[in-house]
Amino acid sequence: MDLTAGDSPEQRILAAVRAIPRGQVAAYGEVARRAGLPGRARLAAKVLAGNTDPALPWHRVLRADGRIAFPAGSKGHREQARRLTAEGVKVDKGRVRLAAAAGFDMDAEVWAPR
DNA sequence: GCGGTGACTGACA
DNA sequence: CTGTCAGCCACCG
Repeated sequence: MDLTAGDSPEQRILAAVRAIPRGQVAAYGEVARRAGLPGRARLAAKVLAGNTDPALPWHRVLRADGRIAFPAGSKGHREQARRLTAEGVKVDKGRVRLAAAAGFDMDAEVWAPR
């Protein structure tokens, strides 16, 4: 579907985030790229920071190195790690390990941490 | 207009 | 592995 349609950049970012299936993750830059806004990783972060939609799967958005963007030990960090774990995504020391999930099919894997 | 700041990123040491 | 740096864009004082 055309996430790059003529909506505001924020709308496209949100659409791209909502497009991340359960159990999957994507980097800020990746989300921005999918929204038709290459190089706008910081904008994606800005949008998530100001988002108010409780249904938005913001916890599936990570940094490019596969780490959670929040400082380790912070409220947001624990919350995100908890939500990811609840979806079957392995989180080790603030780092996501999708490939480490047991009995995981290739079909569900679009992006994996380095 | 200018400098600081941030849920970022890639390159390099 | 860690840390530094430059590039990047939007926002604020």
